[in-house]
Amino acid sequence: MTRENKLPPEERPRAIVEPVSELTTNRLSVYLRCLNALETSGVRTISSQALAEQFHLNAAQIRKDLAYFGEFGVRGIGYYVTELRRHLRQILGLDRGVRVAIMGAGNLGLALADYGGFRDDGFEIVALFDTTKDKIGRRSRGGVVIYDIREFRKIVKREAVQVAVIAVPAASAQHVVNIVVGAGVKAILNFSPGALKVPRGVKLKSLDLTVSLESLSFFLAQGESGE
Amino acid sequence: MTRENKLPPEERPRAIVEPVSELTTNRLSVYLRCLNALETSGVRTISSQALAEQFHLNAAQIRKDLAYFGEFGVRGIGYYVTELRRHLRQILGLDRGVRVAIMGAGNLGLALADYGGFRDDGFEIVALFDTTKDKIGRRSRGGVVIYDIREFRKIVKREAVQVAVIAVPAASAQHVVNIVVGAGVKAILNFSPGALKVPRGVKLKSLDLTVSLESLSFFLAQGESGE
DNA sequence: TTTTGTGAACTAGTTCACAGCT
DNA sequence: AGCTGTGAACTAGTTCACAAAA
Repeated sequence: MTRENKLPPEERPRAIVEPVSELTTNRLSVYLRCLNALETSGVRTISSQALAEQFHLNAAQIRKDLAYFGEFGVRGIGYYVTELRRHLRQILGLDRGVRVAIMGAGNLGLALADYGGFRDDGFEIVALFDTTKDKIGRRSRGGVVIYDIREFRKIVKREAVQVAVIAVPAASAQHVVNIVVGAGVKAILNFSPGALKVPRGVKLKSLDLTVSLESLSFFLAQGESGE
Repeated sequence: MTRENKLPPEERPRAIVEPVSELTTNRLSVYLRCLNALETSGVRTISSQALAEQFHLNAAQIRKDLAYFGEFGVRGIGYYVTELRRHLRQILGLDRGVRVAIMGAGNLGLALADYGGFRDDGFEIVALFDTTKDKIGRRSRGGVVIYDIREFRKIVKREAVQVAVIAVPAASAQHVVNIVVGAGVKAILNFSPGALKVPRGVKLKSLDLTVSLESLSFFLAQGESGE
């Protein structure tokens, strides 16, 4: 019973309308990280219960998340760490590496380019892009070349870029996104504040620092009067 | 039973158990940013409908979000931009400035320290902390002083730090969080990957770059076969 | 036994739709 | 007329609880 579509017997929507929520895929990443650690420390099997205790999650939720993609567990045993890890990497598309370009060679862009945390998981930062004459042709400390953004289309093809990271000032973010989309990139991670428009079929994910900080500020402001 | 018990029947915690979800507070930030822009361009009033069209949100949701905190609107008119903006800044605790310390003067920490986007909204980066001898005593390009993390407790008091940002390697993140919490800081923004433990009463918000990238990678991997 | 996979029940979050104010 | 504030209806997401498998 790998992937039976239940419910409307013949009124099935065209194609598979992706039933997996973003919350689920985010958790898959978290599980994968945990499995990496478990494998390193030589653990062979893990139950959903044990996995759930690592973070504050519910065991049934982990089982449901995994069940979207297959029956990976063994009743009475749990999940084989190595096997589940391999499956998750495949589901997340990490088995073949993911090639990433960073738009904007400012503080943030350069910091992200040299941040090593991704590499192990299968991401490779293949290029930086900027408009500033002085920066173009130089490299980040970690060795990532900074290209003229006018060459974006060309480099995307040559380097098979699949993901673009937006690390430019808010004022030029939409313009840069348009260039990125125009070159056929289908996945964008955005660090600039504010709403950006992308056409259907392009996935935009935003990490908004200001929103996060303000959420913390709200917590502090409420706590003050509340307690 | 990982989390909290089902609560004693009528021994429910005193006061109003905050009914405002994090999704709501995140949206308040978004509304605020929009109001800032509207005020700058001289717009006097805005309806929930018009606000909703800016991002892809529902007008009723905006009204509900705001209604948690008061009746700010005027029927037949909408919301007065300046007034609503002032209210939101107050609700989010931005009217008095928010003082922020950054843990870790690596690429990311330095980039965040010099990122200007916050300042306008009422955040001030007052200190960087690190353990590396060479870095201590120096400043970021923007002028934020790098202190020895052993001085954290002292500086927190002196500078009235309310929020700490974790920008250290994953391996030392929990240790640094413990120091931060030990010094009485109640709000933490975490950029390091992996789960961190904080005591109850401390708010931890994590922005996990790897999780976000993997979510995009998943989208790409699915799209390939799906369409 | 133990632990998965999963329908059913529950909870949280969103949208609808309309009474009521200006 | 126009638009808010809000109960009711709906949708999405989580947790429970148990039959079935090893």
